[in-house]
Amino acid sequence: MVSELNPRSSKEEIVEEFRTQSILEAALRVVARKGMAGATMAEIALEAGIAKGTIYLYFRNREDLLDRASEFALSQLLAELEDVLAAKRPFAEQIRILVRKKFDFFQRHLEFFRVHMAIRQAEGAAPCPPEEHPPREVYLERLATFFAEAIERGEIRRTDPRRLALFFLEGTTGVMFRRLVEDDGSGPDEDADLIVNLMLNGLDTKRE
Amino acid sequence: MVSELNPRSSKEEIVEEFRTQSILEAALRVVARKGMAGATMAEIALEAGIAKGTIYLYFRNREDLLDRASEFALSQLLAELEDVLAAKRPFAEQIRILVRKKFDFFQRHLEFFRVHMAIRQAEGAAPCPPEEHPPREVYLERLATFFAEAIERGEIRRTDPRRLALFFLEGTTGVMFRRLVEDDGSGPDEDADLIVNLMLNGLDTKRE
Amino acid sequence: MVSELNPRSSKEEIVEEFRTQSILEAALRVVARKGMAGATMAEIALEAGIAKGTIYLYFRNREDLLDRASEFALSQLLAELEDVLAAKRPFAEQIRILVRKKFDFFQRHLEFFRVHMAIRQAEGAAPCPPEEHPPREVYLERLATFFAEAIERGEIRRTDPRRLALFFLEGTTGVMFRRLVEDDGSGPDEDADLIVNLMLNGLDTKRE
Amino acid sequence: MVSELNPRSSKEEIVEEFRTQSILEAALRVVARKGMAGATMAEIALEAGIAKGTIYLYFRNREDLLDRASEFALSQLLAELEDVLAAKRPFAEQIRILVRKKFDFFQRHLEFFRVHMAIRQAEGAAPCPPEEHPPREVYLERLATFFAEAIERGEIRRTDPRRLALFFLEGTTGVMFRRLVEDDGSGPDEDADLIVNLMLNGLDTKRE
DNA sequence: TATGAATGAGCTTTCATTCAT
DNA sequence: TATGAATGAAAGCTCATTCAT
Repeated sequence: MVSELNPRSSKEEIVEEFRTQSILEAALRVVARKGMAGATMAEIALEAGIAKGTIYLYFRNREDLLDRASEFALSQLLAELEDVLAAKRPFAEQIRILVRKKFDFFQRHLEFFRVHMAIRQAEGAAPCPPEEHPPREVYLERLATFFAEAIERGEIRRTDPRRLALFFLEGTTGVMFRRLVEDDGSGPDEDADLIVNLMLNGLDTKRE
Repeated sequence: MVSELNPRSSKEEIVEEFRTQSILEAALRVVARKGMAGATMAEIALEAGIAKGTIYLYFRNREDLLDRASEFALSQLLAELEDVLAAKRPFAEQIRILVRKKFDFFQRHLEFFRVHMAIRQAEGAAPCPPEEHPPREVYLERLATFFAEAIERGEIRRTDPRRLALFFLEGTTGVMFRRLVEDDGSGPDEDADLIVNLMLNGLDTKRE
Repeated sequence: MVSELNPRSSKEEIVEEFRTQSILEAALRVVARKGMAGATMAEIALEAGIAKGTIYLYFRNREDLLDRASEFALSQLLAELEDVLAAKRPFAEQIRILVRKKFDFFQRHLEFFRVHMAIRQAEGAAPCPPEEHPPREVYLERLATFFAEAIERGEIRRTDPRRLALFFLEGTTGVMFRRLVEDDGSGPDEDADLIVNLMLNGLDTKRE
Repeated sequence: MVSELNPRSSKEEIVEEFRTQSILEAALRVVARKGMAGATMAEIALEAGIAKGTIYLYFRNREDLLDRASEFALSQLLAELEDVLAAKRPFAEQIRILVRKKFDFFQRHLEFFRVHMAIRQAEGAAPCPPEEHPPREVYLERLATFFAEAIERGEIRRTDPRRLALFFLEGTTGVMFRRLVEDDGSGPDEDADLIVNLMLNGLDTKRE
């Protein structure tokens, strides 16, 4: 068997992968607590239950770690949403599931949500070219494609899909933020319904 | 006149007010350049043309200064939008002007925009009760009232005005962010139109 | 009086000059004790009786401090020797005084001597272009000029003055090193005499 | 055969000797590249093609390794010069060969030369008793004996042979340093001639 | 015997804050 | 009231050394 041919390196790879993952997850939890700027290497190490120096065996430096942590967080979200985005269902149905899944995901992974927000902030703060933080771009691009396809199928009105994706992304995140911080009686489904209704039908009473 | 009754303290108050303002403005410029975390007291003092120690005569500490700076930034925005929000015009017209004014405001005050985003991040990062950052709440509440009034007047569908305000606020900011970072050929009016159309009519083709 | 016209800045300059000097001297003492590589900012600060951070008000970073410290040490030595080097006396007399003065200087400033050696080591260790450490070059060049002039005056044999200067410099330092580390009964004058005799007459018995 | 009597321990000794040697040589190469202070255990291990931990099976710690590395470097040089030093030839001839061989040796082993210089620095920096670094002492003592014998044979003037050895050693090294760092057109033979001429005849024109 | 992942003390540097002037 | 030199806690990062395998 292949794994038998080189069992040691394979085992090491698994251990390395595991360590890398657990450091990334620790980093995400710390970023969620303290924000991107407030996440110190010492606290991440503490959170991961390892020594400070150990982090540097798996990541070049702080920037590398945080970059890969946000990349990881968004890729997890995207992976969870990909099924919905790829499905062949009516747009109205798809977007409803999409919003609910996103709500659900962030409710399960509050730290990912906070990192999500921290990333946008990091992009906005420094006047750096946007292509330096690709994971968010990837996520956005995927959303844009989703809208573009719906436009092509004639399910929704012809609009710039990228700006639409951005508006949808940010708006959704904003509403979710409130739900997570101050949970009133209403469930997240009401939030999802509001967004979906707005997206589909707008606010105009004449069109109801 | 009142000011004549206690001229000395009044004069001092004016001077104090002036200093406070100029430090706040300097802080905003620095936050815009370096981000919330990167704004050092030294640079803010330099930007304000005063000594580092002087800041502490007007603000308790760094946190106090930055809190009040973001408060100031949002109150400026709100003041600029208040005319539109208070006007008695059709909702469709009002919201169109609102979006355009906001775009215009942030284009004139890039630093305010960055601070705007930094505030949300700060809120999201720290698990602090939301009432500790009132200015954003005030802004949000004002938007909610705006939507609530439109609902009352029967101009738009009955919806939770606060969640609507949040979705609108975050979505608008997100689109604006892109426009500021990567200016493609299309003007900000296209952005405004997209948002207004979406808000009013939704995406559904059957309703066009 | 001039000093009256701008007394404050003048006073500040003096204070700054004093601080800079005392940090440089502290650095030299630490380098003497621990070597160039072993001199930590913490220990230099302790030696200077100030806080770590204070050093950075006067020096850009560790490299800057150590560079200027060695520059300072060598310039002090060169200043002390300049009188002798510039004097119009017979070469034999000049070089005798030169050697004795150098011995005397290093006996009074053991730390300078150690720094002297640390500099050469630093140059030798890294494969860096030699023009990056100018102070030692300046010192060497001055010695070379001294020899060149003696050659021009016909007082000594025609020889490459730079290599001669180097041989003299290193040889002298080497002998001095021993005298400082292990003081046998003989005085430094015997050392000086040995060197001077060697330089002038060589070892050949036939020429005695 | 002797080795047959206790073959296992003998074999082990040979292996141990081999490992020790190769680590020492690796250390020398690294010291040559990075200087004494910049030589890390990790890089030495890499250079030796072994694991970091393995070094500690053959050397107590970093200090031990570096001490024995410089000892090794100097013993190599001494071994190469021993033939010349022991030969029964006229002093003038011997010293000329000596200088040339030393130049040649260091040109072939730049790393040894750098270590050579690093050793002196290490001695000068720490206020440690000189008997703790014996190899340099041995080398120096051998040179002193060489000069003492020449004195005894009446070939050179009666002088303190140890100080003479020191002056010669350091002076030679200094000139060599320049040759290695900045190679001008002239060959190393000119350097050797300068030194030999100086040693034998001095600089005085009257004696030419 | 050999390994190299893990450690943590210790390094340089930054910066919010204080306080004598 | 205004200053800015001084402080020192805390950051990111390195590396000699250990030890389970």
